Amino acid sequence: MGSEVSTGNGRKARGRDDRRQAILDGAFALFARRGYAQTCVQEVAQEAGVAKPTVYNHLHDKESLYREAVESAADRVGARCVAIVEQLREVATDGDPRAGLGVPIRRLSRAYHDEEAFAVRQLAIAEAGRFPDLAASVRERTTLRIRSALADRLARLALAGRLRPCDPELAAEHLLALLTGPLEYRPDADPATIADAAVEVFLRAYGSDHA
Amino acid sequence: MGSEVSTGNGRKARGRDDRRQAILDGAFALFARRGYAQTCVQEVAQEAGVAKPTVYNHLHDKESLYREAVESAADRVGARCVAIVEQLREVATDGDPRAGLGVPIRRLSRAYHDEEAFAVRQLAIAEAGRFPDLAASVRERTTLRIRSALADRLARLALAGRLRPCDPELAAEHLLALLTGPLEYRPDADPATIADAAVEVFLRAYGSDHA
DNA sequence: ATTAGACTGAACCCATGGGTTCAGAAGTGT
DNA sequence: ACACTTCTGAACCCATGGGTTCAGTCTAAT
Repeated sequence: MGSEVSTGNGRKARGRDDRRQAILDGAFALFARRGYAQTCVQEVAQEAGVAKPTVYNHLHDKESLYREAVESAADRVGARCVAIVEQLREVATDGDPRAGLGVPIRRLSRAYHDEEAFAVRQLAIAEAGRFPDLAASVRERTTLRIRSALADRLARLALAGRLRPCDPELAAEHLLALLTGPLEYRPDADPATIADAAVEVFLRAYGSDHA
Repeated sequence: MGSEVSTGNGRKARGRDDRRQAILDGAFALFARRGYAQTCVQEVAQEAGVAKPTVYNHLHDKESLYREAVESAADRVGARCVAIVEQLREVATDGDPRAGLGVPIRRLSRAYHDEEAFAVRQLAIAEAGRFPDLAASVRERTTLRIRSALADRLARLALAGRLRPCDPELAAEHLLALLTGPLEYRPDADPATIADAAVEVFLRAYGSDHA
């Protein structure tokens, strides 16, 4: 991660952006573990291996530290999930749609419910009262982005006759709901079995009749 | 709400439990609006029309104030939703299951997504890191309780031949997911159309074939 | 009338933590 | 050698707010 550019500080010779990202990552980890109010900037600095004034040198105050940390993590989660959804392209256009959907959806379920994704949603909701735009921004970068990519794939499946004609956005919403709902803050459940049941139900509702 | 028992204080002659409940209700309203850390006990006292030491007279500290306020509201939400689900008894055993499910599920959707229900979930998730048992308790009092009642009704429908044979718990989970997912922090959407689409998809997946 | 219990209001103590300041150190470019 | 930049670490200021104390008040019960 550290581009080997020397920067003039007495430490690890990371680029400024790397240093900034290290601060954001440490902040996200701490916020996720302790919450906004219970995390002090001092700890963030320590976690990132940096002095407190350095944090304020990169981020204006605690609030923007929170915003940028959460948004940065949301981008990671969104990108990961979208990449998985887009793999649905090659695999699902031939053979049984159940088998075609099953594997990527399982992977999506895991990615959508891993530690980081859960923390992102939690942090966005937790401070939705004070930072409503942050909640909207996170939703944009994760849920909506993923849903949009999924709708795109589903529309293609519908065109190929694998799904009955439907509103792809709504169908994507329903499939994501079937994946998300049962896991609502229960990391002990197995994402794979959840995913399989979701695909089963989804295809019974949305699959074309010649199955 | 005020049982007319005089209590010895200079005020409204409410029973002790009423006073306690007033504190919890005011606390819940403020916590929902501002969040845990941003709400000070002084404000809670003011909102409840009470002095600060009185709050500490009824609740041991801010933490238990939060816990009891949220749990109390969760009980209200759970009871309201369960009552609606149980009305599904009389209406859905005759006629088209689509029509039979539609009305109560719409009402459930509204109840499940009203202001208080949303606030309860938000507050539980927001402090899940610090009060994990509170999150579990809220889940118990709302989601699990409602799901259980719904599974009971669905099992009955399956026995009556209105649904194909299925695991009622899983079916209830899926129906609730279809109701909840699309609304994930979007109060602007209409619960009724969400509910209709959910029932539509649910019945296509779970309805018996002679529809 | 007196006692007992709950409430008030205001002051108070004190820990926490956001944000700043500053002197000095370390490295870079010229 | 020089200035420039960035970071450090520690001290510092100060607002917030949890929790307590206490003297005084009101009402009900005896």
